Amino acid sequence: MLAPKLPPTQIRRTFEDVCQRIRERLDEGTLKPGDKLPAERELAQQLGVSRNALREALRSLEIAGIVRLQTGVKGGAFICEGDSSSMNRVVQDMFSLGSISVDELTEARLHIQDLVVRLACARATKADFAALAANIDRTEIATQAKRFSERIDCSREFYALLAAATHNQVLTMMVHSLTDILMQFVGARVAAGGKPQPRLVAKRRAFLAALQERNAETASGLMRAHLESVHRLLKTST
Amino acid sequence: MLAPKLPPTQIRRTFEDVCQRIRERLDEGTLKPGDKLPAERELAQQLGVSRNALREALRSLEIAGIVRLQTGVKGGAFICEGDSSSMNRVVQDMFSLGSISVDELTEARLHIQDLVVRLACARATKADFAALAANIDRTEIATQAKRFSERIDCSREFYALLAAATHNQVLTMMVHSLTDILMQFVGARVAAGGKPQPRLVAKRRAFLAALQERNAETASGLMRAHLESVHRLLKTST
DNA sequence: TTGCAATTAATGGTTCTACCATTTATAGTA
DNA sequence: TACTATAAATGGTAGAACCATTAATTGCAA
Repeated sequence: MLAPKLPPTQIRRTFEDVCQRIRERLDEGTLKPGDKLPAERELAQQLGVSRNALREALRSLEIAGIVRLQTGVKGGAFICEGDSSSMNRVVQDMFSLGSISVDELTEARLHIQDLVVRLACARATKADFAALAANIDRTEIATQAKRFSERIDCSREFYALLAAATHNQVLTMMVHSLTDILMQFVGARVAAGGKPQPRLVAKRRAFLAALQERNAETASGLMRAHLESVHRLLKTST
Repeated sequence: MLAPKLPPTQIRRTFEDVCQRIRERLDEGTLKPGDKLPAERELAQQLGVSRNALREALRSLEIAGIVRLQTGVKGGAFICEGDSSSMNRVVQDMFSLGSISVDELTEARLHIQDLVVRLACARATKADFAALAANIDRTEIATQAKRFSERIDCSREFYALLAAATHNQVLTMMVHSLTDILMQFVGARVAAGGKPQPRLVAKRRAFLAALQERNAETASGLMRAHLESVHRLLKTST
């Protein structure tokens, strides 16, 4: 073998290379949420790759929550605002793969939610309180109308609003992921005819009162008791 | 227009459909980590889609951490064990997109790490203690040899081992993500000639001692003090 | 002029075919 | 026996053609 074998060829796949180049432009700041990438055909030519390879790269970035692809003229690949959906999917996938259990999820949720309550207690603004109160009102209406699916959406929103009151996006996303996946089980249970959590609205109001008094211990205790009761119900329904 | 316009066509893209079908097989349990999917050409025919569409689906699943693609004969798409790398990437991407800040990351890390310390304090086994002790020994050697890059790897592993001592995969992954991204900053700082954290090994040994005595308050206090000092260093180096 | 319908053009979505690169197994040879 | 060369299976890449969707443009009629 005289010819010394082509230089180690391409070490990483071309679509990975494309992804990295685009991520670099993000870190540099030359690409920001809302920006639009060139059209596929043009970008592929610019980068010197086939449209197939470019599409695989865009697909990766789309799944990662970096870009959003839109069809039609004036369509294209737009840089997204980051949201929690990617993390939700990751947690869901971990569960599907059997890497994490319901018990681990509930335990993590209990602890992190406790953190959130204490932080929210210290930091919530009047706007946060108002949003929570409005949410509880909607929950009451849904409960009286026996619209249980809507009530579950209200619950999901309640935890999201509470997390937002910490004014920490990281914690907000994490608690959101945990809440979402466990809410799926609650939803399945209710759909199967299970009894919904009783006295939910009253418990929420008591909790909000403690929060507004900045009484972290009381609020934490109420939340903990509620979550434990929910989790117990989930266990017995299996 | 006599002919009533083709049925609303395909509502979701074919690659999404393929992804969903494979995820369903995961949830059903007919696919488990370690299993191998049929070859691309064959699977594409089975599912009635083109190889390109199938590849985009596989690409999505690969990015999501569901499958791993391997070249060569006996290669193919294998179902992965779930690991924390997907969540790490999500957190990193959120940061790149500007959705979360260093301050939010450090705050979340402080609080969640505190949780981890307290849980580890209650649950760590002898094996956990031994692994941590061995890690500290390696850290000492690396420090004396001035191999700072290796020392950073040791730190990363230290937090991973500590998290593993909680025996909760969810918390482990979360703290892992936060640690990893912040460690990048530490690494960059050291590479730029910044002074490494002094007395690190001594602090680790004191912490481990508190942990072994199941003294949660002391361990928590030591960890908190250390993390705050690290984060202060990061701030001043910017 | 105004307003609505048809046309057009840009763009992502999909398919097909051909070929390249990598890896393992197998056959052949010293 | 041991090593080498070949073959075969599989993922990776490329290019072209066409479909589907959408927004802008045009054109016609009220």
